Amino acid sequence: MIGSNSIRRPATVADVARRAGVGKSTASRALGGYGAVSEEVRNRVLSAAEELDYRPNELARSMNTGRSHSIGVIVGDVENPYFSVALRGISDTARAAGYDVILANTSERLTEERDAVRFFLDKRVDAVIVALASNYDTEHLHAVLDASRPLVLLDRQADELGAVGVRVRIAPAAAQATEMLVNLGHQRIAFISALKTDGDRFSGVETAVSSVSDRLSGLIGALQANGIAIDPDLIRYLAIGETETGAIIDEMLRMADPPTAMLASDATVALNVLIALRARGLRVPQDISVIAFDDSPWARISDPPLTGITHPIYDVGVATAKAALRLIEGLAAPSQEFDAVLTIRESHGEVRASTG
Amino acid sequence: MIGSNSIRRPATVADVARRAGVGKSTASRALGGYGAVSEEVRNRVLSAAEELDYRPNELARSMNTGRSHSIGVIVGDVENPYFSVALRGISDTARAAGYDVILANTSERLTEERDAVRFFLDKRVDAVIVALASNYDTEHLHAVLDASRPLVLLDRQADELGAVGVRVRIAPAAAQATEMLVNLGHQRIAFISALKTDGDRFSGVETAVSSVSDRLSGLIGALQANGIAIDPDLIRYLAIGETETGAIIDEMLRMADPPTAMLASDATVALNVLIALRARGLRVPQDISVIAFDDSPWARISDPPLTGITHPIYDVGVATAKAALRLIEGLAAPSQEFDAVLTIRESHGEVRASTG
DNA sequence: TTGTATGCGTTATCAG
DNA sequence: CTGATAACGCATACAA
Repeated sequence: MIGSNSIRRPATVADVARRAGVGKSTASRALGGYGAVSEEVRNRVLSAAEELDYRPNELARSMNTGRSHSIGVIVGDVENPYFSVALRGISDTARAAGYDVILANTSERLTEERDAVRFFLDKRVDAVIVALASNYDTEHLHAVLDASRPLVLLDRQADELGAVGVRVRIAPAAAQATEMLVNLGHQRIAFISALKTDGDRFSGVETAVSSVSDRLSGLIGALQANGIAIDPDLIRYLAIGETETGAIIDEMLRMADPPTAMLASDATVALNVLIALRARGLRVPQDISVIAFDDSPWARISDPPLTGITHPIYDVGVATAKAALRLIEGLAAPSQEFDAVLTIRESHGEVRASTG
Repeated sequence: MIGSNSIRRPATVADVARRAGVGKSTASRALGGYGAVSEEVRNRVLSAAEELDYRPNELARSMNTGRSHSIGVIVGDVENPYFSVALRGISDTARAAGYDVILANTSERLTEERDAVRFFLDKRVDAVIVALASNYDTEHLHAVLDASRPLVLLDRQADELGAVGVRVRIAPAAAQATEMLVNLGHQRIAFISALKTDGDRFSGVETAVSSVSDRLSGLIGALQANGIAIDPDLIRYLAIGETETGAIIDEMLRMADPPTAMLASDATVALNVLIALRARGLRVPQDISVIAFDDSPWARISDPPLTGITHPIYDVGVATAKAALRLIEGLAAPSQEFDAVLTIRESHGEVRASTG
């Protein structure tokens, strides 16, 4: 009942053609819906296909069309809600257009990114969407362009590549958050990121990831505008996990002039910061303010509800996929920017004891 | 500098063979590392390949090996952390073995699941991993088995399919959570799930999703063991989003004998429950207890910290992928069960006002 | 050990 | 409008 022909190997065009009593190419045309086929023959072929439960072999089809109807997506980590939401946007859009999504996680490592690119190219994906692990090292991505396949940059940009990109402009919201803190009396504002950088200390706004640089430029711009000196020791990377984040925070708290506010680069970092602060007996926002440069569903029910910057990340995913699809079609696709907004909640407040 | 041969079309085996001055098949063998090739010829071929920057066309390769080195993964929604973590486990394992992961989101809809299966089969994936949208309607998955490709069930099982599955045994932990509540005086315990079921009212332990059934059986078993009657009105599905969940909770709170504790089927539901309760001015756990049948990173810093059941979901993903890989190799792969544990935090407490 | 010839399932070309 | 026939790029049985 269930599978009408369980044993037989899948039917091919040849099988359908034979059963319909026509030539292979005629059958192929009727099935593909291109070329020209008489009404009568078409119906014969179509019903033969139906009877044989014919399904085209996409591999064979891809072989001589050159299009695999799949898009390769490279991100740091699907576990990160930021990426998983973007991925959902990409996936929905791609599938609606008849495209598959092949996924690669790099753990933000260049070697993995390189492997993924090769893998995808070998499989002849029609386009590659990538959230760059580093905008310094993008040579391997030229292979995509060289293979004349569309390359679309997700969230993180690299001008050098000359590729289409979809990003979120966070700097304004980051500046706004910073100013809000400054207006509340904060002078010592820390920035904590999970960025895997060689120099784990601040060395300018430029980092290996443009979205982090963007956050920094907003922060630093606002500080400078308010005449506040930037303390490199308050800008920290490599807050990968709970212990690393805890260590960074310990170090900061031991400073002669510790921060009164902490900006977490993304939601995961924010979570680790909140956990670390709580473990050390510090209350937010009474003892220290925390703002996340990324929002998440749980921010509304965390203790305290977390003030943060909300990104339209699903839409970014959709736009990225749409750009890729347009490029695949040979159409133009402009780079795009989305705006992020600051969502005020309760994790920030006035400075408790003025230190300077 | 960057791309040595930007314009040329990618080199093929024929190109390599010609340059190495050998036959096509010899080159093919040398490159593939099978067959038998003399040391000298091998080196010649390899360096020719290097010079031409040769990369095998995986599509062509797949065509006559029958193996595409890709695994199709079908889940309800990658946005759901439960799935995204499992997916990470699958992806890591697959890639380490040289396999790609193709992703499909179904939004828990059968039509999308059916489409995804067809899509995957047409692309000749080597195996399919699926988190069933429904264990009642699995006919479309027989196509995978009929194509003699491995099918591995992720989390949600369906005996009818006779497929290998990897699941989490939640019933014991669910029973434990329930008993804990009962010992704290709770008699009216509600269960809220996002399950998209036709009958939105309880109709027995069996539901369309085995993992939900498993939760229910733990809950109901513990209630019965303690001589507590089951009120079908306290078992609710379709808590899809914030508004739906709010409506369900409103309905429950209007009951003559409202629940004193709520069990949320997963983390997302728990989040919506907490938001709804807070919006209605109810304090957790003073006014009402909440336990999640799923844990998440934010549960530690939510207000209050959320008591929940912790699943080894990454490991489930890894095990699922390993099973798929073994089956692809023609090896046996047993179904597996992982244990979930109850993690006590602060969202549950004694019944405030005894009602019965 | 090496090369030749054929097949995988499609689409595309080009006579009829 | 139709049907042989040749690609696509690789693997492989078979012959040398």
